[in-house]
Amino acid sequence: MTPCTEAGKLPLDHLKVACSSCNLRELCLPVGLTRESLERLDHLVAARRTVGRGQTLFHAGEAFTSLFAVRTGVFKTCVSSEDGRDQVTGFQMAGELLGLDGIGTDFHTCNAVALEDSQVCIIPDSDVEKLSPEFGELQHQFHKIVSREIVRDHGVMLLLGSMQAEERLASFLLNLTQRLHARGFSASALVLRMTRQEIGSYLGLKLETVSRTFSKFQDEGMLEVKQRQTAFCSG
Amino acid sequence: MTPCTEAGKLPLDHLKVACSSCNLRELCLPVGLTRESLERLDHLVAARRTVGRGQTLFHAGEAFTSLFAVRTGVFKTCVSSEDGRDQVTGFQMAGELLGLDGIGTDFHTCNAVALEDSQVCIIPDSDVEKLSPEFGELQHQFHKIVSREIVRDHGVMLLLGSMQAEERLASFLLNLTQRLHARGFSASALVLRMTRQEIGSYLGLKLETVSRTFSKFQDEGMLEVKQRQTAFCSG
DNA sequence: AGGCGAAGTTGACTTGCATCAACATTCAGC
DNA sequence: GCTGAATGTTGATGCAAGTCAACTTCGCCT
Repeated sequence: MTPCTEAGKLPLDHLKVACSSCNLRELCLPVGLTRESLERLDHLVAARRTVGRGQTLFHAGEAFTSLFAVRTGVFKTCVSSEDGRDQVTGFQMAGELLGLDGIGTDFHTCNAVALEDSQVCIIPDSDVEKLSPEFGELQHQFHKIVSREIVRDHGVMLLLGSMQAEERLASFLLNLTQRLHARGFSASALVLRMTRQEIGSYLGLKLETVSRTFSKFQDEGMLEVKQRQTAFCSG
Repeated sequence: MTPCTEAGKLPLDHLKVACSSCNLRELCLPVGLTRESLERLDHLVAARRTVGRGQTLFHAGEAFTSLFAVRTGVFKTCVSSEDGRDQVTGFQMAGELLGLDGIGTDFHTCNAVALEDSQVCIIPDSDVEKLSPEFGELQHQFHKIVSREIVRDHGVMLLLGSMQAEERLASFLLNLTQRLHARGFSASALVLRMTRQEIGSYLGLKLETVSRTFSKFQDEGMLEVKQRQTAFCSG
């Protein structure tokens, strides 16, 4: 890994890691692809980029030039209303795509910020355009991922529109844990990479409410909470 | 137009109307396509289907076989949680696509219900798969539409997560009016095709709150409300 | 090691929306 | 045109979550 900073840009790690040998291939775009399709995918992923904790991968308003696949680390995406209110729209971890919002308008409509030092693979827009049945199942795979993003968003709407604080936080924690478990982490404990404020924004709650709800879960013996260290209690 | 009911299925209107001569072509998939791409699109749209008011176009859990483009009428889509709570995730009018949620999992994850007698064009899944750069800008167009759906969903999250009742209803009404205006309707009045309950579900509010907020807007002289007839007052 | 700012917790109080309930209006079907 | 069910309105009351504020804990930087 040789980080090299280009003129005015964030570091690009040109040393190439092929999708076909990436340990995320079961979680990322390559999932379920034949060896042949996988090799085609290798030619699409141009480079990698490192994004430090707190740094922005892309801003709302910025030109859309590529999609990103998270390789390591965690990101949040958030949109803002004109009057400056913020809404976290998602948290993305290894294998998940960032930037789909940019395809429709040719510029990004949300900010993507790294919650810890992270690395992404860059998938140039021009390559997405080239997708076709000749790329084997890759095209289908891409459609699937985008569709699932829509389904995920509907789930968040259900959460925001019809659940109350405890339910919201509980589903959030279960969802995170599930995704982490799929990535080889514990199914019963997790370390939150985001603040109470960010969780609150995502869940449509104030940070105090998030904090209180954590405490409540702990009092009820469901959770063991020590700041960002969170463990589920058996039962 | 010759509606014909097939064995056990809802009526399919086989009489074909080509996208290239459809008066929705500026609002629907064909937007911005060259004549050549348009002709290719004509071959994708298989048939039309009529859906009566209150009838379901597709159910959550049903196999995904095709996308639908609304030709006439209005639909709502809604998801349900296991414990039976409902959340309206959107209202679709002429030119808008339905069923994108099905691509990812091969079955639908929401219900689509006609709010008035409606008609949709059927775009078979198999055709979506065939999309490629050879179809001219059609492929790009499709990606754009899907991406915009994601952006739209983020907007709803912002609304649900950080606005209060009055703001929610106001943005909803403005959004509807804008879309209707793009379809040749008035920019200052509209007829709601959905109940207070459905509006409430979409906005994360109870129907009483929706009703009260309508009344408040009227008291403040911003709106003229008479059940579903709604008009904006100048100023 | 120590000091500072960011993040998190907790309490007291307020408020916006939900809930429950009564009533009005509209519309479909006879 | 009448009747009942569905839809919409309005009022009284309660409560979940927001607000404001004090305090604690953590992590970073010199």
